[in-house]
Amino acid sequence: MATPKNQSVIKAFRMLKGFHGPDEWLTSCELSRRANLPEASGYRLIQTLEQIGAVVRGPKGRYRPGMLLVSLSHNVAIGDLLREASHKIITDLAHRLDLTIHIGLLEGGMVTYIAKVCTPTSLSPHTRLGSQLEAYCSGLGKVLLAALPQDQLDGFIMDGDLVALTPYTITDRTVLRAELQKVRARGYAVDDREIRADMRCLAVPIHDADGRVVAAMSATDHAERMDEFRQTEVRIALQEASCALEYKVFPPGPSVVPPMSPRLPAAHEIPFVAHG
Amino acid sequence: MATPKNQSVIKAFRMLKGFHGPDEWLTSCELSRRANLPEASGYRLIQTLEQIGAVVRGPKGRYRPGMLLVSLSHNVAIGDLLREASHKIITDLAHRLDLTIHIGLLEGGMVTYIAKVCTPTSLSPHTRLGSQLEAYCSGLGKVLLAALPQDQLDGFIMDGDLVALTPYTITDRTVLRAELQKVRARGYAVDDREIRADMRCLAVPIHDADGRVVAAMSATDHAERMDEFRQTEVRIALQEASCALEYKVFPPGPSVVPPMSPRLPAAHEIPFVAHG
DNA sequence: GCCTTATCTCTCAAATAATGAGAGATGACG
DNA sequence: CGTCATCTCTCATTATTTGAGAGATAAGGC
Repeated sequence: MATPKNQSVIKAFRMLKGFHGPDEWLTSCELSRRANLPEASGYRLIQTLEQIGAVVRGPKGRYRPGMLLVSLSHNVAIGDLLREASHKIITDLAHRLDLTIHIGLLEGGMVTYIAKVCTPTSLSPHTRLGSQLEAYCSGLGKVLLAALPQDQLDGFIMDGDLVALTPYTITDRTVLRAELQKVRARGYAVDDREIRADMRCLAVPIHDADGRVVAAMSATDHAERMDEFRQTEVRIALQEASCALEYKVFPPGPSVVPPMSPRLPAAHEIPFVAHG
Repeated sequence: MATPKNQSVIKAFRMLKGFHGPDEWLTSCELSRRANLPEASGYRLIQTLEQIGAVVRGPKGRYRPGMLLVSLSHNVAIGDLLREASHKIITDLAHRLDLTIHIGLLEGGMVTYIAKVCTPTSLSPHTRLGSQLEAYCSGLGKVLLAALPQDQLDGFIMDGDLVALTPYTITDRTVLRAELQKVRARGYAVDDREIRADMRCLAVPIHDADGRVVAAMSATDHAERMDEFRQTEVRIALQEASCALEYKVFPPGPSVVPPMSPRLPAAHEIPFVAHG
């Protein structure tokens, strides 16, 4: 708050945040409304954004986000940012529950570990940061796969073999699909001795401000310690931690009016049904 | 030019464009210099951008692009934008050379076709927009694979089988790696009857403003018509078209000073070796 | 460990540049 | 063909940005 912030820039990004999907074509007016800006101001801003390629004007004069945003996003070190932002959160979590926490994201159909914390007494699998693992058999992987659109999912899980690492590993694609559907439905994944026979994991997604899954966080423990009661405890703690991380990494900007049609549950939003 | 543009917004994006890679940590001063802005102005802008999460401040007070940019980029319909922007360019090209032009990008390790133009007399493979194809055996696929970082490449080409569609299909991973190396070196790819025995393709990359490959464009013709002379002709035409498309989709913003260290060849830049 | 240099941060007055209302023109849609 | 929404421009007001400067702080060289 010390240094005065450039209001125009903030407003411009409020406009950009007005978009809520690649298929949404918005008029200048609609964007202005969502950004809580006067029509004329929004109009000037969108013109500016168009000139630099941040938005593109299509037929009927409607706007969509432009390729400039893609270019800029390529310079973002997602893994590093998440690791740094999550450090305190997952360290606390690991020690509080006395188990191992991982954060990972999907790269090329495989899970890349970007953060890991284990306690002296916790089960520490031989994972290294930056190493990649097949996605189908870990909690992290299931959460990440479950968030993929159908076509990309096909590309990934139809390709590689589903090798049985333990008797519990899912080796059938149909079963895997059903499992992913379950993950989608309940919002978290379980790895029940599918990688190692003495290990159980729980994993939850990490969403961006629009509710898209950008990464996942998991808790790993000895299988015998992970009884049903503890699973609930761990799952809730994971979800809280994930929420805290989301809040930290995707600061909820000053009021952007949500789109008209009801949408995905946005991150940090307390589920709340308005009566009326 | 009609409507006055918001200068602050343009300057803010000039600052963001100052970043040239995920591993680059920049000081406020350096960014200001690259954006040709006074130190104090850049300072205020970067503070603003930090507040909304567009940049993140790391140790030593240095800045990196933040997750907000990733969120925003998820709302970009890359395929649609490229298809619309390329329509005229590739239609002209297809008719001038009398062959079939495709544009595709990589999704989940496979090539997705996002644009296609064929002439009445050209060879028209049974490709449909939106359909996906294994990447290893097409010109498009080779260009796209060649641009991947090593680790992601491993994930993709180690997985699926390299099925021989014709006697010329590359079925050996070592050979494929060498082929991709060749593609990287010369900047274009050839599919010499590897999908169909009567078909040859040439493909070139489509870069963003930082020189990253975001998509690829290919020309397909009857194998017997694609003699060496014609390949050169087609290749040059493809490269020109790709360049035109890059220029259209990634408008070269008002002067952003390039980083100190020599870097990737930026899009639209004529290859030119400075004598020193 | 000290000196040099670069970067960070704030203040201030000047004036540029953004603001928001209004209203005519244009286009969409039934 | 009429209605409504959106687009686009103008203008006077005023809030905001501007850029230089300078002290405080941190980085880097030796």
